[in-house]
Amino acid sequence: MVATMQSIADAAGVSRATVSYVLNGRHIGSRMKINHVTVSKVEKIAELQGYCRNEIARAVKTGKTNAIGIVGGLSGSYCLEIIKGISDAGATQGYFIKLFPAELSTDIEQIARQCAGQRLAGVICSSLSEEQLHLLRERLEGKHIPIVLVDNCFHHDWCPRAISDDFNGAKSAVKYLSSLGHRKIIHITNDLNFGFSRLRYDGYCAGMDEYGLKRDAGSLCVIDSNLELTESIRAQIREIFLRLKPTAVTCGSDPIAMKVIIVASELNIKIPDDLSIIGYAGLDYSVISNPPLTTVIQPFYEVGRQAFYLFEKNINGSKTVADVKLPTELIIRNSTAPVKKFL
Amino acid sequence: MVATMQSIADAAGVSRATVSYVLNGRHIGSRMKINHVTVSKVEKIAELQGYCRNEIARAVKTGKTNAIGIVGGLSGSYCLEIIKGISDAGATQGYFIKLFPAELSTDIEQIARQCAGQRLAGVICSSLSEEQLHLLRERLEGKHIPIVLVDNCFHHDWCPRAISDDFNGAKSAVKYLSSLGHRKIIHITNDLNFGFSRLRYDGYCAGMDEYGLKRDAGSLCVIDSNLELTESIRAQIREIFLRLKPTAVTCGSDPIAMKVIIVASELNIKIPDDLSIIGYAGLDYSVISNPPLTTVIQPFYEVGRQAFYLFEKNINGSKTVADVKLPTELIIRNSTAPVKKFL
DNA sequence: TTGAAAGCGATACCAT
DNA sequence: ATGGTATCGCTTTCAA
Repeated sequence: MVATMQSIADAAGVSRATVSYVLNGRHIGSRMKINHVTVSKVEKIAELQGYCRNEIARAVKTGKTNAIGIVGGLSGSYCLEIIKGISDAGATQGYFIKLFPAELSTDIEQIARQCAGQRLAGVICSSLSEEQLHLLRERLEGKHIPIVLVDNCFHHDWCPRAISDDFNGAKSAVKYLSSLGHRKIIHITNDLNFGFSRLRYDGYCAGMDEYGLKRDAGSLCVIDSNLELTESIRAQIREIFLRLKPTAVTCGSDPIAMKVIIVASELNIKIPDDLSIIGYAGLDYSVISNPPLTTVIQPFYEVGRQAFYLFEKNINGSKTVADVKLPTELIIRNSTAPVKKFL
Repeated sequence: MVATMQSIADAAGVSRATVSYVLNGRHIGSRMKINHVTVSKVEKIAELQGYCRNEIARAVKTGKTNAIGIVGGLSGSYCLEIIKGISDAGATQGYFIKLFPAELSTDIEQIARQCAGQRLAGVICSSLSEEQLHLLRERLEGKHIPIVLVDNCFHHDWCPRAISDDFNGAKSAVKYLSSLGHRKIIHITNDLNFGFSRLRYDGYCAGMDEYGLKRDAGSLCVIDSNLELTESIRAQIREIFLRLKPTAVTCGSDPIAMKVIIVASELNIKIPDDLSIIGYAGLDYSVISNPPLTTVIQPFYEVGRQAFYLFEKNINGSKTVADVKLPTELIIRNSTAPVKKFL
C-alpha cells in the first residue's frame, strides 16, 4: 500500500483536510491555525508511511500541471545544453520537462493533441517548420497553452523567442580577423534560406563593410548541407580557394569549419599559417578539432534558461514577443593567426 | 471553456459514462452496446468542442501514468540518440519522457521524491554514481517504480541494462588493424576505473592476444580525462609515441582519438601514412575529424530502444536482469591505412 | 483549531 | 443501450 493523505488521516485520527494543510505548510501565515501537536503527529506519520504527494492528483484538482513540453528536433549536443538550461531554470520553480521529439516529417497535429492531453503548462519549441509551428499554434492557443521559441531561426510577432545574437557574433569574427591583418576573408555556409545562415552571413557582410574590407557575391561559398564531407562539397570549397586565394574564412557553423579544415589540409594549405578559419557555435568538439578551432561561442545553456523565463513571464501575464538576444563570445584557439605579410 | 466529458454529455443529452465509453471506443467488442446514432452524435460534438482527453485526470483514476523518467547525466549528442531511442520506442506504446537531469553532485533523494511524486511508470537511468543508484533504488522500490539502466558502465544483478558490446567492439578494432599488417598497436584511454574504459581495454588486450600481437603494461597509455587537450595530456601521448613508436593506436573514445590526432600532427607524424588511429563511439563529429576517423560505432539509438523494451518487460512481469548487449560496427574512414612495410 | 463536503475530470460497475 | 453513482487522491470553502 502506498501512503495517501487518507491513510495518514486515518492513522492520525484527523481528517484529510487537516493533513493537506499540514503537509502543504499552509498552517503558517494563513488564518488557518493548527495545533502544533497535531502538526507534528501528522508529520511524523507521513514520514513513517513514506508519504509522497501525488502530483498527478494535485494537478487534476488545481487544474495546472507543472510540466513544460519541449517540442522539436533533438540533434546535437547543443540541444542538450538548451534543454538543460530550460530544465535547470524550470526546476527552481517546480517545473519538469516532457519531451516531444518532432522531425520535419512528424505529424504535428498528433503532437499538439498530446500536449493538450497532457495539459502542459506551456511548450517551448525549436526547429519546426513554419507550417508545423503555425499548426501547433492553432491547436494550442484554444487550449491556453503558451508557446515560446528557443534557438529558432524565424521570428514571429505572436511568440516570444530566445536566441543568440548571431548577427553580431558573425561580425565579431570578421573584426578579429581584420585585427589580425586579414583582408581577403570569405564566408562559407549552408543554404541561406535557413534563417541562422542568413543572419550570420549578414553579420559577416556588415563586418566586412564596417572594417573596410572588399567583398562581393563571389566571396560567399554556399555548400551542401550534409554532415559528411562529400565530393561535391570538397569541389565547392576547393573552387573558391583556388579562385580567390583567401587568407581567412568565417564559417556558418563549426561542422562547416571542420570540413574546410579537411579540404585545406588535403590541398596542403597550412592552418593557421596559410589560412585562418573561424567556426560558429562553439560545439563541444570544436576544442579537439585539428587544429583546435577558433570559434564564436553561442550561449546555449543561457538561451535555454531565458526561454524558460520567457515562458514564465508569459503565464504571469506580462507577455513579451520581442526577441531575447544573448551575446556570443569569440574564443581564440589555434585555427587563426596573423596574416603572413609576404606570400 | 475547455471541453470535458461533462460538457459533451450535456450537449448530447447523455451521461458522462456514455461519453466515456464512446470516446474510448469501448463500445465495440465489449458487451457494452451503444446505439450508433448516439455514438456519432457524441463523436460529432466532441469534435465540435475540440475535446481532448485529460490524461492527467485519467491517470489519477487508473492509477497509472504513461510517463517514463530519464534520470542521469545529459552530456553529448550520443545521449540524445539514446533518449530518442527510448522516446520513439515508448511512443509506440503511448509513453512519454520526463527528464530528470542529474549530475554526480545532484541530491538524488530529491530526484527520487520527484519521480515518486510524479508517479512515474518507470525510470531509465545512466551515469549515476553507485551510491546515487543505490539510493534511488532504495527510495523507488517501495513505490513500485522499476529501474532500468541504459549505457551504464556498471552491471547490477537487480537491474536490467542495455549497453553496447564494448569488449568485442574494441577487439574488432584490433582485428582490423592486425589485418592491415600492424603489429605495434597501443591503447590510449582515460581512467580505467571508469567501467567502459576497462571493458574496451580488456577488448583490446583480448584482440592483441588472439591475433598474436605483443603487448605489455607499457603499451597502455592512460591520459587525464579532460575535454580539452592540456599540456599534460600532450606530454603523456608524446611520451608513449617516442618510447614505443607504434604504427597504430586504438582509443577508448573518439575525443581521445582526436586528441591523439592533434598531438601526432604536432609531431609531424602523418595520419594515416605513419600512424593509424581508431576511435570509439562513432560520435556525430567523428566523420568531420581531420582526417575523418575510423571508429567503432555504438548503436546508441538502438540501445535506447532496448532500454525501453527492458522496462516494458519489467512491468509485464517478465523481468530480466541479464544485460542486453548490442553489437557495434567498425566504420572505416581515413585515419587508418595498411602499415608501411619499410620505415 | 478541526472536519465535512463539494469538486477536479475521468473510469467502471451495477442497475435499468 | 444508457444512466446513476462510487471512486481515484487531492484542494479548498464553509461550518462548527
